[in-house]
Amino acid sequence: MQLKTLLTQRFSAAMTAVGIPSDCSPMLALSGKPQFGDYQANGAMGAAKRMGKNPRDLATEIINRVDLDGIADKFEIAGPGFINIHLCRSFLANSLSKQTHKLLDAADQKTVVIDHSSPNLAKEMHVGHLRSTIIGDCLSRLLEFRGHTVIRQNHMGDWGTQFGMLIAELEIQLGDGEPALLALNDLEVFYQQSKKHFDADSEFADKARDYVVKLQSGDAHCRKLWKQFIDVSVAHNLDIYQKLNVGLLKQHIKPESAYNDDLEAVVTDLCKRGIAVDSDGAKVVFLPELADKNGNPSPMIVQKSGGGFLYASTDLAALRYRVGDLKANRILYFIDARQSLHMKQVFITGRKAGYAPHSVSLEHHAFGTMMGSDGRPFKTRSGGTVKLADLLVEAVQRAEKLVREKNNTLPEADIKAIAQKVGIGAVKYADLSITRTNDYIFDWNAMLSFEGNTAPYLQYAYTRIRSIFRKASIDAKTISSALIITEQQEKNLALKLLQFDEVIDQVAADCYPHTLCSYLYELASAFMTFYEHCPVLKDSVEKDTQLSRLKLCALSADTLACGLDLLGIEVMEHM
RNA sequence: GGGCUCGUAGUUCAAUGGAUAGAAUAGGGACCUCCUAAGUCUUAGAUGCAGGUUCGAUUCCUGCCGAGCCCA
Repeated sequence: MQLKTLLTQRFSAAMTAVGIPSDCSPMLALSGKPQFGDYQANGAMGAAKRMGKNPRDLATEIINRVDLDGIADKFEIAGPGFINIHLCRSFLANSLSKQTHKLLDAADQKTVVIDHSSPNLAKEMHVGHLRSTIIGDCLSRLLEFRGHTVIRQNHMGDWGTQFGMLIAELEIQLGDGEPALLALNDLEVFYQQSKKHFDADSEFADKARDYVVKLQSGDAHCRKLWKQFIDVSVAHNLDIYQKLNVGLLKQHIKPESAYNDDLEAVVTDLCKRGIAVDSDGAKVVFLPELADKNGNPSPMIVQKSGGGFLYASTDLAALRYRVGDLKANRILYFIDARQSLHMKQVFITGRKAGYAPHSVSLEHHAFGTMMGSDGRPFKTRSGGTVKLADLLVEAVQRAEKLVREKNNTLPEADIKAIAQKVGIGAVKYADLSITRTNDYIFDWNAMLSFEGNTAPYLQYAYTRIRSIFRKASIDAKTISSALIITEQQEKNLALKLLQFDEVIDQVAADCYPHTLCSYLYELASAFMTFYEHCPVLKDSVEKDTQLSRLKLCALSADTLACGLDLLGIEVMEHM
């Protein structure tokens, strides 16, 4: 059982026993400073306020009742009524040696649909797609790790007016006898050519508009061109996912076009229920829930006056599918913060229409923008969008240079493999380690530094632990000896190791991966401090102490690797 | 015009309403005949402004200043 859960139970029991109402929480929290113990219970102050009692007196009653035999060896009241808890070393040793990362009980396992990445297929993936892709990947891994059924949904943009222009351009280039793969070798260039053509040539523009209509009405020729384009673009995206070590596969793609046949039905349904109304020929949902201060409801257009559908209609169709067909209990959307209003509108409308009952949790987990060092959105030197493929190549190149500088004795193949993991890991960790909702500054030097809260530091910490076992010629998996915790640094490390599950559950609930990053950094730091102060392999160390410390090393390495894996970051044996 | 988000050390980031606001970097010191110095220890440095709620506010509320975004 998690330490925090255990302590909460014990304190709740004590609080009930002294007559405190059951809805008063013991408010268990990690202590901020060593002198305040390991955990603190802050519930006495709130409870005392409600009962009109002196908080310190109430805290005294609580600690007189609380049963922490064998768990805490000291607890004391401090300040206005904090209860500081100092956990017992033998208890920590015992708990840690028995620790297993169990799945949730079957009753708590949910079907979770995770909408992430969802790039537009008209262009290449660029840095703006990175956050959704990797944060969503992290939550997918993490929720699966806890035993939930995760269904990833890559809601790719493969439909819309720009595809008329693109297939008209493709038609011309294929007419010259060029194979589709070659014509679409660089999707960005292709898009620009097409756009230029569209703006300069009115005949081409008319054809492009005509092709949009034909495509939507199922014209075989247009469909074929479109399919060729989509296939190339999808292959490009899948390649990026593989390079990024992200678990998105072809089977997770459920693009916008997949909902084409539902759109008419959704709008008709909304109109029939009186949720959508006619407004100047368009079908619009007016939402008083999102009214401004003058009482004007917020409008969401679900069908244009010309009959065309929009993102709103597609998103509602997708919502209906996810609840109705995929049987989701919880739907997570990892989408840019700029879509916040849109997502609120979709959720409210979806609830009203009964597409998502209140038992299904709809969660928009927004995130900020990636900024350059100038505080402006991250762009190339010439001001263009940065292609994700280029960014990843540069990350690996930079990492390779660093690895070579630090350790030039490694075989060439190892350097390449390490650079791949370090470079990609650095880019991902830099993103995952800051609060999701904030914008963040992209800085090559900071993310590739081997000092501080970075992926390379954590990867280094892992390899350093692994080297201990190589040096000792011991298989880390075979150590089954008892843990003996005497030194303060051993206690700190053991406590950190025991808190892994608490952190995982926290992230599973609020979808803030930076909490896990902070934890892993603290764990690595706790290990480094332990290793500095507590010799492991030296001759002076007693045999049972040595085995206990090796066990702590093994647990530290396993926990780091597991946590990094949940972030989608790989580790290596040497670096 | 209406709405949403954000202002924390020089810089980049933390802080379920809790104690003396934590880290990391950059700066000042110290430690390699010692299990990887890619490390450890130590020192100095911050809540935009003004109110309010609270035993207690970086956190919640109001106004102002500043930045970004969304909607028409």
